[in-house]
Amino acid sequence: MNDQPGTSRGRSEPTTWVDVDPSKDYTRPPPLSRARVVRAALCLVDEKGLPALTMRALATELEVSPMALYNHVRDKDELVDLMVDLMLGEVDISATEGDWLTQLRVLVRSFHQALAAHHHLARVYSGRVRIGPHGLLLIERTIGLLLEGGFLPAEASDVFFALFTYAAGFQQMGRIAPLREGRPGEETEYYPLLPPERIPAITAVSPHLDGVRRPGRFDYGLELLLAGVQAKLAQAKEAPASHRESGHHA
Amino acid sequence: MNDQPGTSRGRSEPTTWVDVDPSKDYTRPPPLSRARVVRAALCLVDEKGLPALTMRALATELEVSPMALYNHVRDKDELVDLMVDLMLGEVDISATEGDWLTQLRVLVRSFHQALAAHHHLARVYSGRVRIGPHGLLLIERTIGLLLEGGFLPAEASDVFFALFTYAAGFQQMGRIAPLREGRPGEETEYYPLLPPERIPAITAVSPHLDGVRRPGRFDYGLELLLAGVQAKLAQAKEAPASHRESGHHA
DNA sequence: TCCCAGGATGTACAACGTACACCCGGTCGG
DNA sequence: CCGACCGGGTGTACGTTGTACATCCTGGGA
Repeated sequence: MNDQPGTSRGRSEPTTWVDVDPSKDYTRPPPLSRARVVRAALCLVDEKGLPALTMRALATELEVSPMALYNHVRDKDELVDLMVDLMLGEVDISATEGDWLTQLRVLVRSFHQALAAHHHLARVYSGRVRIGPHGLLLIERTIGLLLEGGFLPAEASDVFFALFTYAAGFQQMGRIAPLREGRPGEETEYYPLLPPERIPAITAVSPHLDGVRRPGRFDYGLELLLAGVQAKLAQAKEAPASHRESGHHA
Repeated sequence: MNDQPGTSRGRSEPTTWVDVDPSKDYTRPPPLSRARVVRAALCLVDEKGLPALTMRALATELEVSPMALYNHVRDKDELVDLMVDLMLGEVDISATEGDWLTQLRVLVRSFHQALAAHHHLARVYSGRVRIGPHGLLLIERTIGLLLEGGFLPAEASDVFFALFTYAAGFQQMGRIAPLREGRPGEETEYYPLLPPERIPAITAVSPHLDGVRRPGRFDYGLELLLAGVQAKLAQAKEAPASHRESGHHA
């Protein structure tokens, strides 16, 4: 199959005087390593979307046979895990300017940006149990900041979860925008899109409901959380940490 | 195929005196409606997990041919949309006790519980664009409460997003618990699970890092958000809403 | 009574993940 | 210098998935 002499990208250079320096990697196929597979997969998902991530498609992208991939990744699941960790590696966890709270804010924002940069993958970053080294370090840094801020271990992990589930969930919510229009009238019958008088509040704010798109929307929620964090910390500080049953703890 | 006389659940009752009242639906297969298909699918996913949702599996569950389903749902995607809306229908949006903030808290909690009750499905409740009537009403109620609370449309939708992306993301994060153990040593080489001295903070709080499981963990984050909400509202109230460029808005 | 429309069925196909057997070229012991 | 070895790429093949298509069956209206 696919017997054209010059496969895919223009690689039909003349074969004359091909005795050039044999020390550099000229065309794409270097040895094909695990890292190269994962990078290519991430790249593919970024530009074509998740369902386009097919072992066959990835293989052709790498100009290699599908089964060759299995010499570098156990199966597709592991590949996705590796992709997620690669993405998490883009989070900048090294900022040290300002107090712990500003560092925390910067950290979570960077996390959000990494997810947004690969939002197709982010939709899958979910119930993944397998956490890679980058993920670990990210968690480490966050918890470290919270401890430095004065949180006790139990609450620190609570806050950590609140921040990261928010950031993770933010991607998935996707754009709720088209809400009233959809494809026009095509499936209006399936979801009997309620008339405007049944949803007055939505109609009132509908111009602002354009989903995740509005710039600063993520930051708004983040500030809500951080305000809560500060409040929590202040109230814990003025109560001398003896009887904590005033809160929500059971 | 599957020619056993009594299929699946113990339905091999004796066939004597089977002239009973012909007005009730006895065994499973009533006419097979759209609603029945969706309910069965939700049930199947709840107990077997998402990848078990197969048109064929669902069909056998309903004791029907696979292709019969397509007379009631256009394709699997629409089926999932309908399942999500069915789940959202379980959210109680009718509570009216207390002020708007307590109502809001109850509402979001109910949303969270619905997601938790079908956490397999919740992992997919994500970038879904198609919103069903139940989803619409849920949004409507939430925005309504926020407007009642005094938020302007723009901020109301911001808060709405913060609350719901948090709740949605909370499911997906899943249990990070096994972190250090995993299957013991099986794939320790793949992710070179960093030694404890590299992750001191995590080791310090690790007993509390059991993921989503800790009861009250969701509520903790919710309270953080609601505290932020109140703070936002208070500060908006004392500044007479004229120049809003003091915040994060561009 | 006949007819027909709508729902259930069976067959079939393309695409997917991946197990298995093969093969090839570079590396190292003799 | 040669032959065995072995890590990695290839081709083939199988089971499973979603679903298009043609067919058949059944129950209600003329």
